[in-house]
Amino acid sequence: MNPNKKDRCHETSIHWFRKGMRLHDNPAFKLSYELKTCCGEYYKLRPIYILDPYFRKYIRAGMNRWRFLQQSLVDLDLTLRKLGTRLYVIRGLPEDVFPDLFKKWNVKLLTFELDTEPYARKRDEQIETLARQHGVKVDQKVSHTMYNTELVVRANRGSVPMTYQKFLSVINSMPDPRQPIPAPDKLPSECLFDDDLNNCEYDVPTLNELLTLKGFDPVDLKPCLYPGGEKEALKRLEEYMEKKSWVCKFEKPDTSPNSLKPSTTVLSPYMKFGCLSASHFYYRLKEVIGNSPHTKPPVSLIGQLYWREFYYTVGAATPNFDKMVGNPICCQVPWDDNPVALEAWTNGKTGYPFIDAIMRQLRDEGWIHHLARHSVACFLTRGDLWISWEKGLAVFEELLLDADWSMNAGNWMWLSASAFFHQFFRVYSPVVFGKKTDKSGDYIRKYIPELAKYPDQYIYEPWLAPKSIQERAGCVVGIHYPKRVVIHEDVYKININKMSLAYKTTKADKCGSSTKSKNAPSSSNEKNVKKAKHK
DNA sequence: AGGCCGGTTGGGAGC
DNA sequence: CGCTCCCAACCGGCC
Repeated sequence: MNPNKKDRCHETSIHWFRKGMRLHDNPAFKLSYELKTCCGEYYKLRPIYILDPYFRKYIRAGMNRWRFLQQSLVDLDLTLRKLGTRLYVIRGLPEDVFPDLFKKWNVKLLTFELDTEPYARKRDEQIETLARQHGVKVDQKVSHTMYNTELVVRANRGSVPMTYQKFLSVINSMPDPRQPIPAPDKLPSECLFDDDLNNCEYDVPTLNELLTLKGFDPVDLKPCLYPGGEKEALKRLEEYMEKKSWVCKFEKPDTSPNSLKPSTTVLSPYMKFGCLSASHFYYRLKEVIGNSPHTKPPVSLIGQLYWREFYYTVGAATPNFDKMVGNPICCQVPWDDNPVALEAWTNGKTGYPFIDAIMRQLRDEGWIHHLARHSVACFLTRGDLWISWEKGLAVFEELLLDADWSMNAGNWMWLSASAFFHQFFRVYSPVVFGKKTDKSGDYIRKYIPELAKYPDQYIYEPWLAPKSIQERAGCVVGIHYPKRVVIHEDVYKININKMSLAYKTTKADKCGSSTKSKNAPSSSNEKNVKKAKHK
């Protein structure tokens, strides 16, 4: 046999899973098994996931999210094995492992889903360069979002839509979202081969292995309410798609932040990891709604998908989107440094039962309702504690299963009235707001067992209960349950004034810096800000 | 240029 | 309970 022919047979394609942990609607994966070599043959396929084997503090993920990832990997591996291949989990950093893989496997094609987050872009550029050096063709596809965020900006004549309504009008002028691609029921047999199918070097780590690796003690795990993986994602989706009238009537602001069972779909973790495709979700909703009367964006379910697209679009086009300084759309606010209050907020010990219950649910379960996020975010920032939204973002980044870079930063700016939302005089009361949907405080009782016996009329404000009632309930403020870190009635009006001032100085600085920069040479940071002036 | 409109989800008073 | 209006205060988009 011709040795050249033999070499060609072993030309390999790698599909690199990062997000997009699914086989349905995965156009980049499809390329990896459909494209052919220059000799017209199929590549041998190696689907990989790269796992950093070291404990790195800068990857801010709590154990719930590591578990979700591990479950998603197991599911992906299982699905791939049914198709005759497997998931090759590679231990290392992408920039370290790729050169070895390229050589070892005679790789000629690398496919992955396009990622718009800055750290991922930097990583992917680096890998593209490496690939070029090794003669590997790279193919990226947009599939994490329904729209290509760059095309949205282009459709708006190069400027970033800064309001949701504007965003809607822009996408209305664009073609419909891409139709989802069904998952393959089989792969071309020429793509498949036996190499390493049983090599445990590439196995998905067990949960214990992974958690220990990341510096956690597996015994601290709480019960799993939202198991990861594509299969779970599709199952969960279909559960909700069966409820046609619920889908048609869905209005986000009318759902409850403090019901004992989630009042919304909890599909966000699956969207974050790409276990569920946004396009697939979108077209399923269209199908279910059909010609029936239904709610509309921004409050409808489809409206929620558009919010995601909106934040991805702005996030991809705005420098320093996840920071205040150097972020051209962000109000510059002199937030306090208050480690004690931050610690109390982070651990659900502010003394405000509604706030604390939410923060405890977040830590235990990895998911809280959108309006619950509003409540605690407003409380941390402009409402009460006057602590930077970046601190809150970091806590959410660690604890949320669905921690999603664009939406996390976008919503934190929204809630702190730093961008997108500006009616800063609308403040959530940490006492009153929750009562609207849970008068008797059952939600608080569930997440703060110390308060379980508290009478209804005091459950939202235990520090006001007379000592006798506190004692009867077996919970004395300051002993079993902390005193409040701040007095809402005292601070929120003061904070509104401070916010007003921050707006004025931000505006003044913006005008000032554009005239100043004529005289003084601007720093590189300022240059970036100016370049992305968003118009 | 400047004014008007509307903004996914506030709270409270008054009817 | 549901509705309207007010609250000093905002902004982006549009005309």
